[in-house]
Amino acid sequence: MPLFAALGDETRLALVLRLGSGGPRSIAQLAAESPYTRQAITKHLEVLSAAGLVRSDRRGRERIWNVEADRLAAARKYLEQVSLQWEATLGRLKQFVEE
Amino acid sequence: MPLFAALGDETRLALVLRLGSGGPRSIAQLAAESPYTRQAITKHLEVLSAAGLVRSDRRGRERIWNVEADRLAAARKYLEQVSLQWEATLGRLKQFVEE
DNA sequence: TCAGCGGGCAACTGTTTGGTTGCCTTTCTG
DNA sequence: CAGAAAGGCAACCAAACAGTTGCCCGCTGA
Repeated sequence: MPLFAALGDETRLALVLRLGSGGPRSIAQLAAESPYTRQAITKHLEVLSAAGLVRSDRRGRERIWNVEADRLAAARKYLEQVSLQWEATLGRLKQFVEE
Repeated sequence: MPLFAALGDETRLALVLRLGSGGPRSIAQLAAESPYTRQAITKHLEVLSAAGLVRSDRRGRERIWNVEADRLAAARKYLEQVSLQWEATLGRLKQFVEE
């Protein structure tokens, strides 16, 4: 799951959060707000983009990045699925123990 | 967020899923079902444990690992929170554009 | 029109990490 | 009690990764 791997990095998670709460921004802007180089930001954005969490639009010489809401919803659904499965298993185990 | 990092690894995710759907198991058992060494499994379990996703119980010479449902629920809640925030921002942006 | 800003490309570095092997301790069992 | 099974500890390796620097290219606007 490249999605979790993408969110697993501290810097990347911060990037996504700030992009989501502050609206679309350019690489330079994001880099200015972060302790890291523009290049580092670019690399992280690429990883996030590969995970489908983020998308870029060209605007003149700028590249504007925004957040992709659907993918996060998918992650949520996935976790929900897994935890449902867990509960089913726990239920079965409990039943088994009680028999 | 070490939790996402923990789930980000393919092997670890598989471990969690199989532990969750197959019930608690020992390291040796998990290793036997996986293409990796017992040591590799141990390391992964430690990472998962540090993320709070998994817990171990000693039983004689064995160490039985089981899944910790609460933590996954927390992750779900977190993603929910984030996506709500995103939707709020998108709403504001939309309103801003339409004005 | 040209200075400067935004960004892409590539090479390099140090650290983390996924995985292995080897050896030792503890516990179970015939 | 001896041997086997389960696991812990530590050293080691290769690959991946986060981040940097340097250079170059294409827009943009005074």
